[in-house]
Amino acid sequence: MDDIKAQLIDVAQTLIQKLGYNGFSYRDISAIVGIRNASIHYHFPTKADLGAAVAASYRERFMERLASAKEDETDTYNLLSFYASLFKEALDQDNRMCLCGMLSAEVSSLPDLVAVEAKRFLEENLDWLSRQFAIHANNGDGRLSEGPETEAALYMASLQGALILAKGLGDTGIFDRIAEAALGRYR
Amino acid sequence: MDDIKAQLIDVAQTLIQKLGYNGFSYRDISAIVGIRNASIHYHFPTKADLGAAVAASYRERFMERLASAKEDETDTYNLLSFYASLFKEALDQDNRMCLCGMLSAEVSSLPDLVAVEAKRFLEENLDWLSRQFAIHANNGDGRLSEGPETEAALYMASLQGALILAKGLGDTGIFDRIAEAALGRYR
DNA sequence: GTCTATAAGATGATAGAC
DNA sequence: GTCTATCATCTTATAGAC
Repeated sequence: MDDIKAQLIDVAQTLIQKLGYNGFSYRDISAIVGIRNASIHYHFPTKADLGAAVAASYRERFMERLASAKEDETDTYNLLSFYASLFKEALDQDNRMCLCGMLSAEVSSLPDLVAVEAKRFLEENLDWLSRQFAIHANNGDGRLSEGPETEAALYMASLQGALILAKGLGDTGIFDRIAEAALGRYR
Repeated sequence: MDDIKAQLIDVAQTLIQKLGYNGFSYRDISAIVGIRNASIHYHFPTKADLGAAVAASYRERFMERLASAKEDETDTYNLLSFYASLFKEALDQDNRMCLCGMLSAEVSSLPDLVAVEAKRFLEENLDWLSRQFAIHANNGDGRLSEGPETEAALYMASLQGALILAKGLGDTGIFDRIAEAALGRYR
């Protein structure tokens, strides 16, 4: 991939995580990257194209990191803890939301192209989490009160919500307390 | 309060819940209310004024409904279930987010006036929930694995996140499954 | 209180030179 | 591939008539 194209995606990702899809403009990117905003249209003809590319790249990178963690770590509890740390990472970097949590909140005002990519992120994450919860239950490491799919949805919702509370309250610490409590159910 | 002023707040609230603060304009309100957008400035000089008024009114109404429910219902488990139904309500009405969940996600691009009101909503909600969890624990109805403040934060985060997942996935049902699982911890 | 008119700037996007 | 120039449109907001 083009160096500049990758850079545009990277900057746009940060802007969406901070300001939302409706909160950033090509001009904001220009100011950071040092390219004229007309030039961005050469790489991404429409804002929807850029948004979709950002969401797709975010999802791929996220799933790659999960796959890589899965190779190094066999304990499901630790894997679930690692999963939470990926969300915390966004918060630590300039108070960002999860990209796809942000997009999901805005979904009613999103181009279909973008909405579809955000949806796919959620689906793949829920699938991955469900598998870990299923393994966790099979190991007898902890009893789940719900099926793995529901536990996956509850866990992910807790983390997305924890980001919202942390941002709204301006209190990073509350993310940790929520994440720890959510994870604690599976100890 | 002015009839028209109340109507402007009501319409703006719906628009923010659906599209976000950055996703709606005075023009959108004009189109719905049937008033010229210049006239809106008479009632709310700036968009920040309107946003803050919307958030304040939303919070007041929300807390009133909680207070009123508290009078009719003494069982804390049922109260917590009622609390979740207030969030579900938004989803059922045209796929809306919680107003202050939406604002919290956008907080980095919000005027201070608006951010402060959103924060206050979260604080008052967490206070209210903490009190119910404290009562619940005292009654011996269920043991909490965390302190009431943390349980409150976890429960609220689960519901805010459940709205995000439901919107992003286009699946209202997942909200119910998450809410029920979250509540189930306190059975 | 609501209107028309208008300002001043931002926005996504295109045309055409280099 | 990036630039300048330009477009049509939207945005928040103000001035002044009614």
